[in-house]
Amino acid sequence: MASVLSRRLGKRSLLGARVLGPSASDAPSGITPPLEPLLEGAPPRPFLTSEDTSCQEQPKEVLKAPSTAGLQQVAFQPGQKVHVWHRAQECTGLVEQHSWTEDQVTVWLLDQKLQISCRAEEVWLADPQGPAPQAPAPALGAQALAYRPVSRNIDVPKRKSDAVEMDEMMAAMVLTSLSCSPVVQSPPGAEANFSAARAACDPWKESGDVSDSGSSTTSGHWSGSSGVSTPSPPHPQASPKYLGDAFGSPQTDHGFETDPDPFLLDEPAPRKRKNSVKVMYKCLWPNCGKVVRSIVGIKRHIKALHLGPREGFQGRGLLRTPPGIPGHGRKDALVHAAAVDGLPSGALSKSAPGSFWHIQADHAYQALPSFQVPVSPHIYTSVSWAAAPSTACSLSPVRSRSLSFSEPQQPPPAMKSHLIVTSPPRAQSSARKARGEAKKCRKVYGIEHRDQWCTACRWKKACQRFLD
DNA sequence: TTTGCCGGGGA
DNA sequence: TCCCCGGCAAA
Repeated sequence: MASVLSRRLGKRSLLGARVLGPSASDAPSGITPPLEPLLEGAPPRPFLTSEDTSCQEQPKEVLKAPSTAGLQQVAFQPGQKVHVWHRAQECTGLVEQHSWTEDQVTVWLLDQKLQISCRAEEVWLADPQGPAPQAPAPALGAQALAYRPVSRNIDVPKRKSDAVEMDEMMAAMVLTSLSCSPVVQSPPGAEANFSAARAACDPWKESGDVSDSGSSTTSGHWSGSSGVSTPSPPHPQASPKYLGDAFGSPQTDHGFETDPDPFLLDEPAPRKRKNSVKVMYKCLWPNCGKVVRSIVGIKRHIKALHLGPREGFQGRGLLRTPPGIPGHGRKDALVHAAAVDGLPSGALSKSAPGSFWHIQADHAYQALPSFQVPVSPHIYTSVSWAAAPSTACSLSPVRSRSLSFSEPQQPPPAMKSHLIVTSPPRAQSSARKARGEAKKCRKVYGIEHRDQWCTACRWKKACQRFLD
């Protein structure tokens, strides 16, 4: 079935595979016309040579039927054996009544001992000689139609709205079965369609935040960041490269050329499809790489394998471990793990918004800053490695590295935390320090409150309160 | 133009 | 050592 479908899809575009009832305008040019020669030209076919009068009559009736707006109808006789599409499967039954005016056929289902009433279009006469037809309209190809002359005249005609709706649902089911992830089904940028997928990926928003988007100093990342600072969704097929293709260029299809979808393996991809990628979650913990199919699974994996309950908590403490010492690599992974845990990133820095953590004396222009987490009207957190209490004896007067968390009060998820690991300590050169992005005393307090500035700022030195 | 801050110098 | 400021560079 799948191969038939895919083959059909291969020959037609998705639009061509449209299984909805054709509209009035395309009914004459759609599937119906090729059928008429079949009926009239009468090449020797079992159903046409059949003695079953119903099978012979019905096509004629169809042809004779007044085709107002292209609608063709069949009169079913009580007691006729018919096939009916019921609850997504074909059933055999006997016609009990055909209400021509309401276009309703009451059918007694032999299989299910059930009487149903359905539309005449959904009923076709049983062919005593041919094989039982497969699913009607949605997935039938010309082959199927070829041996079911009556039904094809029933299936194809223009439907009324409710029938169209039903077929749309059927079509959606078929298409859905051929596709995989809702994430990639939706065109990039169609945010509204992303809600379900995003809901499932919400924890990744946070984990994506803490992924290092630009630094080359970290490893063990969870999400394959593509270099932009937006959070990365879990990457399909667990390949960062693949991710880059799939998400890095959302306007094009080429990321799916190597679609490993088993549905398409046995045929040349007739059309590049965007909706055949499974979402997998890969643990990027160093030397792990475990691929899990669900986010719950990956969480469990992280907790179980990489995060002991104790280690996890200590790992967060590692945030204040200066880089370069053993464990720095773990730090990032633990950051990710913490994010996966769903803990607010604020917990990582002991700086709940509103708290003021100011360990450093303001007069520290000459001295190294210790550990400084000022929270001003703008919630702001800054941690200096060189000044971490555990490594208080930094000999370098240069702020070698700094890690800063910039936390607006109610940040959007993508902005919830911001991790910057700056470049390694530059040589003690006279190169001007790159201007930081952090707010400085001047900006925070304003020039009119210069007395509230840190000393360094007042002296036009590098600000020691709002470190970069 | 504003801002951050280095380098230099005066008290 | 404290303090101030000229001036450069980045935003």
